[in-house]
Amino acid sequence: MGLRERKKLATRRALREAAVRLTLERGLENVTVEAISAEADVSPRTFFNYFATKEDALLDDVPVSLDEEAREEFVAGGPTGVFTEDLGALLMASLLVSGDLGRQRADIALRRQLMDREPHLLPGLLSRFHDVERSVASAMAERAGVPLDDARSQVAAAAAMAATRQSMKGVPEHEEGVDELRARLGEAFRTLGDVFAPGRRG
Amino acid sequence: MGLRERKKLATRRALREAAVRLTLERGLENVTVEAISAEADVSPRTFFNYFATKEDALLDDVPVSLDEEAREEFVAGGPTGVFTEDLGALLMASLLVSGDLGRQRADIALRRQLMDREPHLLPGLLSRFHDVERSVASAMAERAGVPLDDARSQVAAAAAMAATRQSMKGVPEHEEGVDELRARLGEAFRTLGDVFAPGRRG
DNA sequence: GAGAAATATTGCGCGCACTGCAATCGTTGT
DNA sequence: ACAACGATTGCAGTGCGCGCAATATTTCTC
Repeated sequence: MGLRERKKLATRRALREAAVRLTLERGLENVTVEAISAEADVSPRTFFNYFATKEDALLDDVPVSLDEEAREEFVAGGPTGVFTEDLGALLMASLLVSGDLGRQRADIALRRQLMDREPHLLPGLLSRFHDVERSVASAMAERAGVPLDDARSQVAAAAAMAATRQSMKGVPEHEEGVDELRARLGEAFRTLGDVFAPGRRG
Repeated sequence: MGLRERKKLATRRALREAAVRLTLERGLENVTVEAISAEADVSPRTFFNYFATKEDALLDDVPVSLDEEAREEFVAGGPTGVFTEDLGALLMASLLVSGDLGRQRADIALRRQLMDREPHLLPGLLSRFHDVERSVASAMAERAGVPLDDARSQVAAAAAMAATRQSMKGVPEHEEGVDELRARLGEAFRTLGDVFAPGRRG
């Protein structure tokens, strides 16, 4: 990777982090693009070369698609062959980007603080989850060999994302490992089975 | 209802409809608040007495909470006592506001056109669904007699809303009655059971 | 019905988000 | 070194969104 691209990444990161920090300090309405840019040592005009809106900068590190490798394995029917197991693995691999769990927890906690302080960021966050949801739906359809816009896949994907969101909610509070997070996800899946398949227990 | 309140409702409606119509005609970026206000015969400043943003006006008729009556019946364990049945009834009663199905279908179709033409409205729409989702979760928790922030209820509510969204997608295309819509919702619920309760088939 | 109280509408001014354009600066390949 | 490319910046402009004070309209009281 050349100097140019590294610099761009650094600038983008600096802008994002400045935006997040200032917003948590003062609240978004008291943070101007000018202030963010100054913090990142670029001109205000440059900010808009990177982000279309202030909000975009704040949510820039939220994943919007699946991990390509994990997706391929899922579509191929792996890694275990058990649908809910593999689905969980796909989601975990895609949404827990950094290998470092400590940093991961910090990121999630930070995002949570942001949402608490600035609730109108929630639509943007949900929209990004929705993007992932569509990717999940298409991956499911591919794996099952049905059309990409299959209704069953879309419903299942939406439910899976809901379960994922819910599982991630408790993360910042508890000191838990990746395996425990996966357990929580599995439990959420089981809840869905319990609720929507009544009388089919055991 | 006094004259004052009726007038306010009329103004709000006029602003919303003007905003929707103009947006579908020219695209949102080519529609100014000034133009919308002119269409509704109020001053631009008045627009902002009703809506915080242009986008808010466009999504003003999207429900954000449950029908109060239906909610009470659901919490009390009715109307049938079968969970998924009652959940479907609650959602149908809350999201299909107008008794007139023809108008309902027109509204949904209009909203769909809006989303096609202006994708950046999607976050706002999802956010409103999310509000409903939280109401559904609390209603479920109440009915089950568990704490309001119960994780299982929240997962189930999110999945239920996903199923509802999916069921509504086909509405504008097909000429179908309310009963057929309910059937589609029931099918979506069954899909969830199938997917997340493997090996538990009846 | 007339006047007072409450509330809605409006005009004005302002800060700032966001954009197109053209100039400039820094990076990259020959 | 020089050319080619791409990123940064300044400038000017549009329009959103809001606080405030003035005005118009409805509602309440007698």
